[in-house]
Amino acid sequence: MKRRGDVRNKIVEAAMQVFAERGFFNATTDEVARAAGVSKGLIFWYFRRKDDLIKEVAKRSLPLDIISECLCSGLKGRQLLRRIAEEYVRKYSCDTNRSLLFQALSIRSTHPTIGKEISEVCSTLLDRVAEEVYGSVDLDKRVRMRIFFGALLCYALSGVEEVNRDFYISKVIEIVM
Amino acid sequence: MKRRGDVRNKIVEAAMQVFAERGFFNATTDEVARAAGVSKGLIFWYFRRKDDLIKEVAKRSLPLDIISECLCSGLKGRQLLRRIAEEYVRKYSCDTNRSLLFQALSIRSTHPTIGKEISEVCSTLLDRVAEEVYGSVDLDKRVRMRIFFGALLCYALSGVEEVNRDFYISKVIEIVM
Amino acid sequence: MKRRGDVRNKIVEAAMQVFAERGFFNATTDEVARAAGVSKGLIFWYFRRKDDLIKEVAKRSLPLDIISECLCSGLKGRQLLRRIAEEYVRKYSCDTNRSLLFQALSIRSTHPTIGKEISEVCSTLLDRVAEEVYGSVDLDKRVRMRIFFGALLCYALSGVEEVNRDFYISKVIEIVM
Amino acid sequence: MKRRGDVRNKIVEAAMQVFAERGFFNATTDEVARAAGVSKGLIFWYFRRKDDLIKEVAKRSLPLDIISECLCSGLKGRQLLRRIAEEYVRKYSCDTNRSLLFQALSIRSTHPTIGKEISEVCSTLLDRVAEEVYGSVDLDKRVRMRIFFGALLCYALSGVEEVNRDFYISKVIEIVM
DNA sequence: CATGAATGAGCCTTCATTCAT
DNA sequence: AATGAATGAAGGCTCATTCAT
Repeated sequence: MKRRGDVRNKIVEAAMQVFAERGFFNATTDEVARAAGVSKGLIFWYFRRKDDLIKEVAKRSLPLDIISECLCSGLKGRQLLRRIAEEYVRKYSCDTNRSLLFQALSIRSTHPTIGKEISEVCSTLLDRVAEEVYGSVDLDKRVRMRIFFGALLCYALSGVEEVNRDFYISKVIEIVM
Repeated sequence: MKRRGDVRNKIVEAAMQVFAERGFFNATTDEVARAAGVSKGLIFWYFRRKDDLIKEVAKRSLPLDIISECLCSGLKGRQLLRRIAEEYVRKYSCDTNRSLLFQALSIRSTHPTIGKEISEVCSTLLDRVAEEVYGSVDLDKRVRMRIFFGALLCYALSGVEEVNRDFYISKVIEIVM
Repeated sequence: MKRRGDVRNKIVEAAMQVFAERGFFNATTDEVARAAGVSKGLIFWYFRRKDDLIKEVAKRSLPLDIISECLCSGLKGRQLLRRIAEEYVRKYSCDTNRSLLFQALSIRSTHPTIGKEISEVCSTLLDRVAEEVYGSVDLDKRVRMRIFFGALLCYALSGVEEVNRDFYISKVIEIVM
Repeated sequence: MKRRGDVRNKIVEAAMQVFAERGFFNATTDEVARAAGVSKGLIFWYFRRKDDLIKEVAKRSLPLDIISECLCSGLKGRQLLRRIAEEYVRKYSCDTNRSLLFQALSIRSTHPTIGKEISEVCSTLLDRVAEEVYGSVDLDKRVRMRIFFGALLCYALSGVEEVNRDFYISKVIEIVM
């Protein structure tokens, strides 16, 4: 007995795969439909326009989910940073998610509608992380937060070699604390 | 008296503007032609396919040029980092270049041909910077380099408010030295 | 209740009309679409490229169909030749088919893929006709077959005036028997 | 010292080669220019439009030249036919001319302007040949002439194997005399 | 829900033709 | 005569989107 949302989810996951390999705009709904094993028409039943599908994929591609989860864990300071870094590195250890992350970041400027939402959620989350990590938010803390996430982003950029992982994470945390 | 290459350059610059606003793939050659003040056909005289134009724009959008220049300046250590950071922030202080930077990063995975070249130049340059800054290259230095460029990247990501600039740069340099 | 293939067929028939008047390569898909009363996109749903449509039209334009049919009739010798000649002349009594016949013959050399298939079917059929007409195949018979079909071809070349038809056919048959 | 007309001729010959391989309409003036070793602009100096070049090539591709020459030879009857047949077979023993012949025949219907001229010259010549061969022209003679040229055309259609050549020619002449 | 034929707007690309040099 | 940069009009083809079944 299929649950409602199963098909929708199958489409999104297929889209992530296809979009990662072909790009949000080069990929066609045909390709997504084929990858998901459904008809092209069905995609438009769940997502009124292709942009809606892109938006959904873009959201899942950002680290917002893991940051939210980590914030709910009740961890503070150094422990919170470590948890976030580990989850972050895990999420972007696969090519698919790495590709999608940078695509999601790059449509911010060309697709304001999609970009606006993303930017807002991001800055809100960052401040909440700073609050939990340092106990307060000021200019210096914000800079440190940027350095922290910048380091993670750069890590995602070049691919992740397992050997360095723990060393890298520790170093980054040490530096921004 | 028009020099050879002038027209080609005019096209690339127009393309950068248009691509930044509309995205590599949403932007049309019509728009580029109009912005460059040339006929659409002429674009294909200089660039056999749109992808070739994208490739050219993508290369110019990365910080490779400024890193190369800074490496030629003869500066070492902290001074070199500061120079790179300042030039980097200057280059990406305009929306156009910020938009293009992330688009360039994101096509690496979907356009392997373009991506391969970029990746290689990048890793070579990073090691050369590390060499000039620290006098040697090892795991620890590489990690510091990544943190440095990650921080700059993150800075480019969110836009650059003038007030923070010097503070941010100093902080980052202090941290990775 | 539309049968499957009806639309495809409508497109091919419209294409034959348009191609005959304007030429395979001068004719546009727009013109074919308009003549068929369908959208341009639909043509590419049934024929992935214009060349595929041309290939289909080229095949129908040759006398292969009528030769096959006549071979199935069970007729032999002089009767078979007469039947073929009559059907041939009937098929190419309209300008459309005459134009298409020579276009089909002329793309053999410029479109090898299309040409190869055609050539093979042709030589096979000719030998089968010789077999049925003369009871055996040798050099002399093959030459006679060529003369027979050459005469028909030349007839198609200059247009067919009704008055001469029977006389011409009789003469040709008499000569090659 | 180049004679006037040398360049023009070089262009036409290059065009024949290119058109034979790629088709009158698929071939571009660029390709012709490259094959002729001249600039594209120069082609339009000698031929105001591409169609003019096509027309010139089409004319040279027909057997009009050899028929005219043979008519001037003073030969009569069987000897004239043999001479025409031999020259015909010689001319169309190369793929280039065979390809061009059928292309020239096929544009008659789609390019009336070009086709009209060709048709007229053809029918005039045929009657003159009949006159020289049979001494008079009537329905029967015209039919025989058609059979004769139809046989040659069919010969050009399938390529020419040297072995059969003389046999074929003799047979055809015997039949139509 | 699900399918896939059908649509049509629009894009990349080609190419004949012109023209300044 | 000769060149090749420049133009602009199409044309082939794609693809998001709709809709009848």
